[in-house]
Amino acid sequence: MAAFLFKTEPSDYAFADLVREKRVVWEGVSNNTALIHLRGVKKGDTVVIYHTGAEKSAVGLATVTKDPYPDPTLGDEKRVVVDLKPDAALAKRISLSTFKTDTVLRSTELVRNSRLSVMPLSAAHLRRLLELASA
DNA sequence: GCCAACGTTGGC
DNA sequence: GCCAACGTTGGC
Repeated sequence: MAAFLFKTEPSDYAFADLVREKRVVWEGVSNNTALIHLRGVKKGDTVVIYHTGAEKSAVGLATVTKDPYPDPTLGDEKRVVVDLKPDAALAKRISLSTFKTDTVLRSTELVRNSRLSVMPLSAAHLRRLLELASA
């Protein structure tokens, strides 16, 4: 089972909205690199939700409930979406500055390419993130 | 509010 | 197919 990090601007859609609504169609990804990553997502994978803007922190966990499929509202086979359900909020949020300084997390795409909205996390990345989030 | 980094578009 | 101009994202 793989892990990914999805970014969202909390004033548009926050992790709390996902918790309240119990499920979401993760739509609106148009960047080609992000779409390539999104097509690699599978049902059952773990997703770390990251808030951009004022928060700049990983805030919660979600699980993929449906494999990627084309956005039914767009009619474009390349513009895929996935369905998510919320898991727990992180006990401790992981700030971008922590990502940048942590010896494990500094190799995430989040640090390397600040504009990428969907990116894979290695097993080591996820393990380290969960370790920091529960500490 | 600014700007760096990256993508996209369109003229050639 | 190249690249200049423009647009967007997101951190600062």
